[in-house]
Amino acid sequence: MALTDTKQAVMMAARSMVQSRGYNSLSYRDLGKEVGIKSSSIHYYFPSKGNLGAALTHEYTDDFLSYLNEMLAASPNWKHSINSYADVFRATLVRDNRMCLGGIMAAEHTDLDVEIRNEVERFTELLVQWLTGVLQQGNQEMDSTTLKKWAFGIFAAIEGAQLVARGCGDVAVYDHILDAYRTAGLLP
Amino acid sequence: MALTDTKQAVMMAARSMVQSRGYNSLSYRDLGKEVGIKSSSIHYYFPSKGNLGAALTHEYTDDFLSYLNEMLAASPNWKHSINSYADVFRATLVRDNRMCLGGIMAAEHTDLDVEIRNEVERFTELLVQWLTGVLQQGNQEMDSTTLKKWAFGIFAAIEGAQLVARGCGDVAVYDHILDAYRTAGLLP
DNA sequence: ACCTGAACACCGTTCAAGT
DNA sequence: ACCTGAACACCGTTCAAGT
Repeated sequence: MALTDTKQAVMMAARSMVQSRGYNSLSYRDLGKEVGIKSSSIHYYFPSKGNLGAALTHEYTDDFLSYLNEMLAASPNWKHSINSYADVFRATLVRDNRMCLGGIMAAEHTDLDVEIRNEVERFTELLVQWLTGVLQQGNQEMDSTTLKKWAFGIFAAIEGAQLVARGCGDVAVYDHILDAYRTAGLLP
Repeated sequence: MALTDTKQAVMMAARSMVQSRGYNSLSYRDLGKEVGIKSSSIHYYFPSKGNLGAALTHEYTDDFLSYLNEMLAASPNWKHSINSYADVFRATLVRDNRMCLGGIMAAEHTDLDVEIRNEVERFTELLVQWLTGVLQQGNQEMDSTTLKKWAFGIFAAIEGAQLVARGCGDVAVYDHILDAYRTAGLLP
């Protein structure tokens, strides 16, 4: 067993809870029950809830990017990469109607500590940067400003599709919305 | 003074609070302080928080649609109507980084009572229906399935743009994303 | 180093009691 | 008809106390 076993268990449980019920609904007592320790013990690892939320978002961003980059290495072309990106958000939705951590945190923005807000911005920046890189592969004639805006557009549109489909509790809604994005030309 | 003065005051305060901090962060005690009564008194008007949330979303939907239809009557063409629609979401963002009630509720979906979930779906359906009607004005050659998907796409994309811009705490992000939507052809 | 129980001010909700 | 205070089980957080 690694030294940080309990800490990692707390983070894993917390991530899953936030993705399905949101950060505000995350309870140290529920978290303690899940992991098998008392709520006061969690404060040993994460002094405050804001601290936990920030660590959570940071790790989530890193894991997400690692996954995307692994996928990129095996991807035949940029169009395939963008579609795989969209599939990740679809899969999250299928798994218990969960949401992207960055998206659900953005919705709760006003209540968040500054440390979490910074991590949400980092998540956004790094994913948009990844998308920009992919778009550039197949559109080298485009200037960087247009590419970055396009990447931002795809990022926001996918977040929105997930949000709305989740609100309807229906993955088919996600698929219909993505059809529209493709027809319009926002997605390849 | 109307008979339902207090009730309306509760709803107005609650709507504004939810749009800025979310439904989960809405507190009956804070609400009571705002209106000038005790938290237990609010239960006289709204037996449960779910009840209040549902009433809130229902009224929000009706008000939103009334506004959109008034705007429609004064609008020169469908493209102008769609852009005005996008401006409403922009204005909400500018006013204290607020969010669309339907969007923020969708993010908190898992925690919501069924009565609220139904109202969130009603909001989505009616707004998409409104958008479909507007799109039809200028695209009569399109079949109704394509039109409805397009409307759904616009609805989700705007919600997403608002969500992401809110997460960044920057209206300029909203503008950039909408530029991308227009360049791609998702928005006219 | 890691965990606990008790205490604090919060939360939605209930209910008997007031006017 | 409308409002209140007290009580209930919840919440994050603190802290002295255990091992």
